[in-house]
Amino acid sequence: MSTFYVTCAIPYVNAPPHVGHALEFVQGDVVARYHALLGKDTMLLSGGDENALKNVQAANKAGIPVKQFVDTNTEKFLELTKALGCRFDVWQKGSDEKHNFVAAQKLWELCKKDIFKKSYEGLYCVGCEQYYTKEELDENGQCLEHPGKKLDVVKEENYFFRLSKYQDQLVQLITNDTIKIIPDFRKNEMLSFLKQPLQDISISRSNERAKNWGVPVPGDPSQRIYVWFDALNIYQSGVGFGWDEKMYDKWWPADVHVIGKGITRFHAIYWPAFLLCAGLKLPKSIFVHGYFTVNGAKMSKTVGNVIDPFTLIEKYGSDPLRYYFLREIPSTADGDFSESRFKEVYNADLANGIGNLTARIAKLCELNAVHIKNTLPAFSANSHVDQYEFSLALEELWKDIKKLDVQINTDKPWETKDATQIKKYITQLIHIAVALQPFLPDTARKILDQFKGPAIQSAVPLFPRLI
RNA sequence: GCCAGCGUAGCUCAGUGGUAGAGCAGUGUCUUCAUAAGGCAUUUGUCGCAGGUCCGAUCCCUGCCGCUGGCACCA
Repeated sequence: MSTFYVTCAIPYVNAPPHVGHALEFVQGDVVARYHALLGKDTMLLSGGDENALKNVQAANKAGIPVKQFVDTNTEKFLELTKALGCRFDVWQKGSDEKHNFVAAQKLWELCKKDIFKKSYEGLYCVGCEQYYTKEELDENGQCLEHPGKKLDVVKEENYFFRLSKYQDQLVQLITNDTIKIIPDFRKNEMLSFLKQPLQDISISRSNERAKNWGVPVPGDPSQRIYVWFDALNIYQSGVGFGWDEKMYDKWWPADVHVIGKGITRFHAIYWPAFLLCAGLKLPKSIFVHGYFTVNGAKMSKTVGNVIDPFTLIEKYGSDPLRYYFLREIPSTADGDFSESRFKEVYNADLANGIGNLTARIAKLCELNAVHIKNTLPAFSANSHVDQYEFSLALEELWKDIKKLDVQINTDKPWETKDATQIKKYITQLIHIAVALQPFLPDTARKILDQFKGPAIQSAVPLFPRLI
């Protein structure tokens, strides 16, 4: 049996999830469900990026032990995936010593030939407990959070990774789609980035700076592995790397990494370089989605327009939100979220579209005592989904819904009372429901249940109309 | 600043060298199986601005304006 392994980026757990995380989880889930329905053994993974220094800072600020802080916050993300109806098979935590620490250290050992020590000098703000570059400071060369406070010049020895060595190889691999980056403009961005000489990157922090949090560097207890090196590796640590080789061989390499546009470089350049160095297989593709704006404005904590997905799910249900993400948000570009638009789409496509169609057919069956023998059609491949064009895939399905509505109006089955005719509608509706499964799993299941036969009853509306 | 892309009906977007389309919203109408749902019909556009090439440009070129993304240690 062939396998398909999808990952979503592991969210940074120092803040609660917002709609952007929800979008990514849904996209990943659709891809995974789609391949599962095609008969593949499928794995969907995400987890918690827990080893970053900012988590330590946030936990200290809240007066909570770090471990407890990351556990609580990571749990919120996991809850969100469930509320969205996403089926994650593995949720790999960065702080998991048994799996992730072991895996991170194994990757480190495998990369050793290109890891070297180098001293790093930077401007350190004691208030923020963080390094800054000159560009990040105000005109007086001071940190924006702590004006008036002088920054310290701190010198520290860190381990570096010889990224520069892999430049030519990376250009090759990205150009010829060995690592396929979707969409093309993101691929081009990476290639243009690779036109400049690559610099080696720091992959460790002193214990002092890392506040003793994170994965210890093998053989050097004074340093911790820098988050990126172990965070990317969660895609491997979650499927057995370093602790279950049989499982690892089954799943790795990932078929697709689903990520946001802000972290393309880490996935398309750093990550493959680590893997090349370690002699491991490379991910086959990287799908990059955009970000949300809210009513046309950038989503930000300071503006206070961050949308809480839990509230929306509670109010409208998970499938409507999934539908909005998949149909209304362009899969690779930024999209806008507004509740008024959400309601419009809900009424037009869900209540009046698939919901009403289901209700009218069910009622026709009930009134005419139509009985059926149920045979489910096979799930078939969809080139739009293969190309991550979720909106187009749904557009096609909604054309079928419209067609069926037109057919019913033309036939006037309420006059003919022709059971054969009505059975044809059922067949077509079931086709639509089957194709709908990866996108709106709950709705598809409800329709398939309702039309399981032999007798068919009308039921409560799938999507009550919103006022 | 440099590089890439975008700017088309109220909204979201598609599109082509011969003066434009879809969906939603709006309006009218038919119908009643259905969630005041469905069907049909239909209004609206200086296709960002200014030049240029061409018999002719929304689609090609130049400039300008506006927006978005990338330009390394930011999950």
